[in-house]
Amino acid sequence: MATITETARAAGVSAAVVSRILNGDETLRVRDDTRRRVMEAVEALDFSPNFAAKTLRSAESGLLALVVHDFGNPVYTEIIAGAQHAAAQFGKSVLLGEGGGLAGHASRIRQLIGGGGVDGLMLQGIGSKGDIALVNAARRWMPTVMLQSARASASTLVMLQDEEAARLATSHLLDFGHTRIGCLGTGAGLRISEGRKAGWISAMRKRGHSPQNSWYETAGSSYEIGSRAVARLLDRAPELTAILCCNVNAAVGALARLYDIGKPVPEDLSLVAIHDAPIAEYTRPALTVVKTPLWELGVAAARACCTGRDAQPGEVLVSAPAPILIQRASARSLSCDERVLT
Amino acid sequence: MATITETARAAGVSAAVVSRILNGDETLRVRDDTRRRVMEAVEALDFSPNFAAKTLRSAESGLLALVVHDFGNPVYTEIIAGAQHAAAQFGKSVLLGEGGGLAGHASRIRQLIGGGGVDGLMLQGIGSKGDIALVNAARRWMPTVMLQSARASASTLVMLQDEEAARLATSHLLDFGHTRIGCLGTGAGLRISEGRKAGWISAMRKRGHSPQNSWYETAGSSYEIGSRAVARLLDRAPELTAILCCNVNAAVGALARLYDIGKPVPEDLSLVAIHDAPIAEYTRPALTVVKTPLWELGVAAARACCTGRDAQPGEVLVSAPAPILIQRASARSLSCDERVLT
DNA sequence: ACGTGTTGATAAAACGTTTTACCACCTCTA
DNA sequence: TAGAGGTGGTAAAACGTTTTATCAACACGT
Repeated sequence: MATITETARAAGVSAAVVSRILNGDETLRVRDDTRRRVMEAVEALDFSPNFAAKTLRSAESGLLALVVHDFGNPVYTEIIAGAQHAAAQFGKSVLLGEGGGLAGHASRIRQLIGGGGVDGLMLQGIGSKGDIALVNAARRWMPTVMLQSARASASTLVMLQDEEAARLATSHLLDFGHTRIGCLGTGAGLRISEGRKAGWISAMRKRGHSPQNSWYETAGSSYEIGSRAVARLLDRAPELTAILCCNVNAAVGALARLYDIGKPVPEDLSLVAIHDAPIAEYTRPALTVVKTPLWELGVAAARACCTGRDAQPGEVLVSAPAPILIQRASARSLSCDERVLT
Repeated sequence: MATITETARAAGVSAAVVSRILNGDETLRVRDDTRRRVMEAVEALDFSPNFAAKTLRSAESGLLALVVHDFGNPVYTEIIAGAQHAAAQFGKSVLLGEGGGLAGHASRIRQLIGGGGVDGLMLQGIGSKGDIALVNAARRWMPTVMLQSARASASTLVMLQDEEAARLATSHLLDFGHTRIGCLGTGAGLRISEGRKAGWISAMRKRGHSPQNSWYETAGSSYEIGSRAVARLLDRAPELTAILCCNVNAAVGALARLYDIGKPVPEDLSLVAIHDAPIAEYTRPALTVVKTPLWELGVAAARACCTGRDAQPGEVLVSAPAPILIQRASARSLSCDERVLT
């Protein structure tokens, strides 16, 4: 592979000129003629600057690390896409990592952040003690932002309007005449869980209904967990006529289980899920969801990471576009009779 | 961040010793005492070697690039997991990229391969002219392997037993008494498409049935495309009693559309898909599939990439574990009457 | 006292950039 | 012709490792 020195020699100039031309140094004055010769040499030798050398010298790798729990999950896919888009605008690429519970990957992550391999860190769903310690360590060396995480570090934190989304979904169900509305949370002790649960409770209360403890069951964000959780919930609270699923994947799993146990959706039970995803359109019945700005969440995270530690408020709330309800077929309006009956 | 020199000074030795200890140099003789002091200093200063400097000096970044069409797709997720697993065994990490049609990302990829940022390249689903040119360029500088791609470059190519998988799926349908079996292909002109189509045809022929041209429709690997393709297919060939879906995602889309047009699965139409994925268990009816060794495909690719250009045959076929049929609920056996009738 | 081995290190070059400071040359103007 | 100012570059250091060759010190046998 051609080095900058070889390229410079081919163009009859010094390496400095090549470097400064390629990096668009404004303070450099060269004759047009020389500039042309340099470009020709670059082209001819197919020169491209050595990544390691560049990084070493400039102390910037142009890489942002983003670690999510599971990138097979379409919810994260959209966050990733947003982050990549925004990073590109700052001339950075994003390096993807997977790690539910960072702690396990701690050594690898330390290596990366310690070694200056990345210019910034974006971590999703940080909750555990070990994770937070890691964040606090990383924070000393590079811009670090957390997504949808606990409020436990001084790092920048970007959040969705979880409470509002849950409220919106619950209200829709209430509008349809449901009053016995259950809730399938996402993971125990997570910040997003708390937010959505609060939204569910507040929407119910505001309309004069009181959500029972037994109407809440903690699930997660996979098909399997959703399927199991809905079975537990219905065992305990058969009186429910509707359920708010705090995660769209869990909703898919719930849907399957409800079919198996002979509780047709939406006839016997209405379902609304939080987050939109391609699969939501292709279940039958298709899932009614409230769509959240996941893509914009990724954008906000990358942006916060790139603009660095300056002027970053501790917490940024991604509120545009606002969560909106997308009506499909998994929730129906109760008839007058049914409302009285319940 | 502590440098190796600072760490060495803290331990009262030269940088060389620290480097050689940390890298496990067998030829180095040190007193146990010294070794201990070095380790303590490393610990105390939290030293971790600078990634760029290490890469620059050793000409190895420890990174393998893997680019797939779409990492929201669960099929690729599994390939990725396998590749990561195998790469880790060689002490390498994998850098993920997304790019349907590499050509668009060419500049970024060139930059990466040109700059020596990665030690190897794994590319999935290479087909177009531009892509192949890119592969041939990359190949000159680093181990490059293609996954499930055209046989158009001298690079190592790892493949699944596409034909065998399709044959297996088709045979199952034949065993169930179906004879009018359609096929939803995956993308036009792709190598995998050809292989699976060939498997479908050969299985049919072997049992004395002749697949009609009108029974084949090209789809792809998304819900939406599957949904649209099945509608076209059935418009043209309403006589079909079963369909082989060459991709599990397309099958999910098809399932939804069949529900919409009132063709219950498996009562009116049986479906078998190629590739297993979590969603296949959670559609209703759940999808009968033939499970292919996707994880092992990833492993094989990473392994080929790490063992380098030596002794790599041009094409490696991932044949273990063999594709197997997983019966769920989307295909049923035709009754005797139905068989006569058809 | 002198060679010979062994032990336990070290010095210095090299990897390929970027960047700062400096400089040679030319053209004016006085 | 001297000085000033502009034009078009260049030299060299620095970034933090890894690695090769070298070496001081010491013990040992004669």
